[in-house]
This record gives sequence, C-alpha cells and structure tokens, in this order.
Amino acid sequence: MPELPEITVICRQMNKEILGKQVYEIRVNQPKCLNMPVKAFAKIIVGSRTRRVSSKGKWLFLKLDSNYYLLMNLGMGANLLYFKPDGWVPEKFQFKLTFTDSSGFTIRFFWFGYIHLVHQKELGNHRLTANLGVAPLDGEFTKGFLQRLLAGRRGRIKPLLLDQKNIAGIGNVYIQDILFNARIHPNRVASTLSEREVGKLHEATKTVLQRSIEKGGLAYEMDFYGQKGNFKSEDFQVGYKTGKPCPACSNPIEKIRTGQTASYICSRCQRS
Amino acid sequence: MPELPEITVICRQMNKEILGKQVYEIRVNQPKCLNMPVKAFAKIIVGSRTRRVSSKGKWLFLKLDSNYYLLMNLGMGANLLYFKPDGWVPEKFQFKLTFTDSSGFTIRFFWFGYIHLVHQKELGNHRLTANLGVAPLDGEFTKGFLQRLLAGRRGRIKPLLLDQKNIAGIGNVYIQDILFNARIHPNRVASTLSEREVGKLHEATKTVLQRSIEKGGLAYEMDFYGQKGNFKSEDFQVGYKTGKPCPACSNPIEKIRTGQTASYICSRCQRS
DNA sequence: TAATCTAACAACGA
DNA sequence: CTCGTTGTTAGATT
Repeated sequence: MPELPEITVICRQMNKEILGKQVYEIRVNQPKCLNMPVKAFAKIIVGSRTRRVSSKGKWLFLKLDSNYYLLMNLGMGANLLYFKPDGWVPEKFQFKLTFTDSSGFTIRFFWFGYIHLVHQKELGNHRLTANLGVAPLDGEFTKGFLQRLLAGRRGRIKPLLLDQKNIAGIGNVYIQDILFNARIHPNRVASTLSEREVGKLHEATKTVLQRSIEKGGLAYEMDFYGQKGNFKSEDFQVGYKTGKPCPACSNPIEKIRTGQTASYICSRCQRS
Repeated sequence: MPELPEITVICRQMNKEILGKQVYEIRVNQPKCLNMPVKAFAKIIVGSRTRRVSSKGKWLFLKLDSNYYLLMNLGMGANLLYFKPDGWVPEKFQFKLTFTDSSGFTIRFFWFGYIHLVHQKELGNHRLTANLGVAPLDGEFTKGFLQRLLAGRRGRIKPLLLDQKNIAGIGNVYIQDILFNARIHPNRVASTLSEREVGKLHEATKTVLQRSIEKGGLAYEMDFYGQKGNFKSEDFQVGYKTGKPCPACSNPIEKIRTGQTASYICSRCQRS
C-alpha cells in the first residue's frame, strides 16, 4: 500500500527513465483493473509516446502524446517495476507495458489496483481522480486550509485525514506518526481541535511525509528499480510499535481499534 | 422543500427587487443555521450593498459589494419572503435581513436550512456549495454527461440523481415525474440503463424542471412575493398521485418505499 | 416526511 | 476473519 512518499519517489524515477518512449504492447492478466476492454485499451495506448509523469496523492498520471493519460493506483501491497531492454522481467504481474526499445514496466498488486486510460478532456469526469483533495506537500496545504477543512466537522479526525477527497496521499501507515507528532488522539472530533493543535497537525503532516520521501520511502516497499526504501521500522515513532516505549514519555504504545482501522498510539501523549 | 424551479424563480425576483440596497440589520432566531456567531456575521454583512443574486441547484448566492457572498439553502418546508418598506413583515422567521430603506426579506424553514456568509476567496472551500454537481438546465448537462455519470455505478438511479454532488437541484418532488417520463423504476441499478433510457432520462429531467419554472414553481410553495406557483397537483403525472390512474396506461399509481425515500410510480410503465 | 453529513458495511482474493 | 480502499447504504441532526 504505497502512500504519497512512495508514489512521489516512483514518479521521479519514471520521469528519469521512460520519457519519450513509444508503447509497443501491453499484457493484461487482470482485465478488471482497466476501465475498458483490453482490446480497446491496447488500441488507444499502443503506438503512443510518453510525455511526462506526475502524481497526486496515491495516483500516478502518465501523460501520452495522444492526450490520453494512463492513471495508475497501486492499491495495496503493490509494486510498479521498471525493466531494462536486456534485464530481468518480473514473471508475475497484473499489467505489463513494453516500449519499442524492449524496456517497460510491470504492475503487480495484491488487491484493488486501478489502471485507467482517460482522455485529457475527460479527466474532470474521472471519478477516482477528479475529486482528489489537496496534496499535503503543495502550497495549497496551509494551516488555514486545514482549519477550514476541520471547521464544523462532527466526525473523527482520523477518517477525515484519510479521506482522499480531503487530503490526497495519507494512508493508514503515515497517519500514525502524523497524529502522534501532533499529540492528537485518532478519535478526537475534528471540530474540537484547538488552533494550536491544528497548527501542530499541519506541521506534522508535512514533516512526516517529507522525511520519508527523503529516505526513499518505506523499507518494505519497492521503488521503480526494485530497491527498498530507507524509512525503516526504527524511523516510526509509534506506528506498528505495539508495546515499545513511547519516544516522548516511555509509556508502552498501544494498538487500538478506531472505527474500521487499527491505530497505534501513546495513550498518555494522545488523550481522547 | 423548494427545488431548482422554485429557487430559480426566487432568484429572478430577488434580482428585480433588491439590487444595490444596503444592509441595515439582521435578526437571527436560529443561530445554528449560520456558519459563524451572530455578532461576527452581523459585523461583516451590515453596511454592505447587494450586487447580484445567482442560484445553483437549491442554493441562492447573494453577492455583496464587500466580496462576501450570502449563501442560502432553504432546507425543507421553507419560504424566503420579501417585505416592502411600508408593507407587512412576517412575524415568524429564523432569519431576517432589513435594508436601509426598510425593505428586506425573512427566511423561515421548517427543518435544516443554511445561511452562510463566505468570502469570495473562500468559496472554493465552502463544503456545501463548492462540490455541487452540474445544473440540469445548463449546457453542461448533456446526454454524454449523464452517461458518464451512470457508467459503472452499482447504486440505484434515484439516490444518484438526488445527490446534489452529481446533479444540483433535483429533490424528491420532481424526481417522481422525471423517472416516470423516462419510464425508469427508481430502484434500477444506474449502470444497467440502456443508452436509450439515458437519453429519455436526460430529456425528462430538463423538460420537467423547465415546465415548472415556466409555471412559476409549485402551487404549495411561495415565491419572493408570497405568491404561490402554478405547477399544481394536476400537473404531476405520478408524483403524489397514489391510487390515481397512470396517464399512460391507467394502472393505479403506487406509493412505494425506495431506500430512505418515498416514490410514486406506475409499476406497469416503470419496471424494476 | 423533508436534506445533508457521518458511520458502518460490502466488495474485492488469498 | 485479516488487510486497505472505495462505493453504497443506513443512521443522526436542529
């Protein structure tokens, strides 16, 4: 389940590696992840050249010279791997795209990925990407934005932050340390956060994500070249650290159930 | 519960009557419908002049020369009534706005109305209006748009059409005849509609709403001047006509429960 | 009973 | 029954 940092890293690497290449063929082992029949998909994409890769939240946007976009969401437990003309090609994949120079990439997801082909004119109608919220490392993501987002919200802070329509890119991994750094319990009602807490939350969101990007993403995820990131278990403060001492107060970290998701918290530092 | 036709009519009348007037005072009997404390609200609005009134869906946008907008949603069972300098002023209201010339308007709703004050720069962050869908009488509302909206949707057609984020302005009143005119059962799964059915639905949506606007809205709702509209019970084809014969096949019209809402259908013309 | 927001559930495979 | 995410439905609100 790559989140914003992993996707950002892959995006940069794709831009270095595959720009201007021409699509030679595609192979699809899981047609359900496409937004049209395989044949129609191939007809559109084969022969076009790659223009530029961008990302928003957990989505990758590969622009083609035909003004189509290849939109990719890796779902959970996925990898998106480059292969060189003369290199090893992964055998297991749901989707494989080969360029005319025999390089290409494979996508494999454990669950719930999307590979959609959408014309530029229809981007605004693409339900999965058109309504993505603010990118947390963009200038738009200000303290004021966060305050307005939370104002009057009767729901809990955690699901609100995880909702991609509000902020795009945070998942159940990084949210743990974001909330801990801001000293906010995941079950707090959004509108009850003080202005100071909103400020800390804003800062923590940027810091946690930015730090992982600098480390190349999570150590248990692979980048475009199949390399693992450097954001390791010890880089987490509370995430996935059940029973370990809180880095701030040494209280044992607890794993609790919050709504539908698991949360790792220090119940002394993060009061409900 | 005014829907698009009633709001459109009120919008036109407000533009005729109150442009350029200066706000003298406000009275608020239900502070919860505002988006800020009454004092802050009054401080912003008192003294400013009205610029222009527009509408989208069930919302009215009153632009002020201070670049603030007064956003009004009448919720259900509501009225928005003009009063003249020397005329009768309604005694019961949740909100009353008086201009310096002693004219003004009152708003009364039975349930769930909103009166928000938002700066132009913040309009994009106003959750209740920023995500409104397409206006069904605008050029944007094409058959193609409707097809894309329905494509791949596993949900029922009725709640999808009533969701203001998809199409702005249809409520549980006009939806009845819209679905009947298209001969579509409210419980049909959206993605199962044929292209022909989508075309009929598109046409029916525009026709039903347009016809009501021409008649000045519903006969049981009041316009800005307190006048009732001319869209009467006999203008409905199946809406609120339980037991009456279907205008197409004479089968008795049934009132059924569909999800959370009531639906009036001809079960012979609208097959599930 | 209205309209809208929020919480909960269903779905997808292994 | 777990995982994570999205879409849909059911419940709560004044």
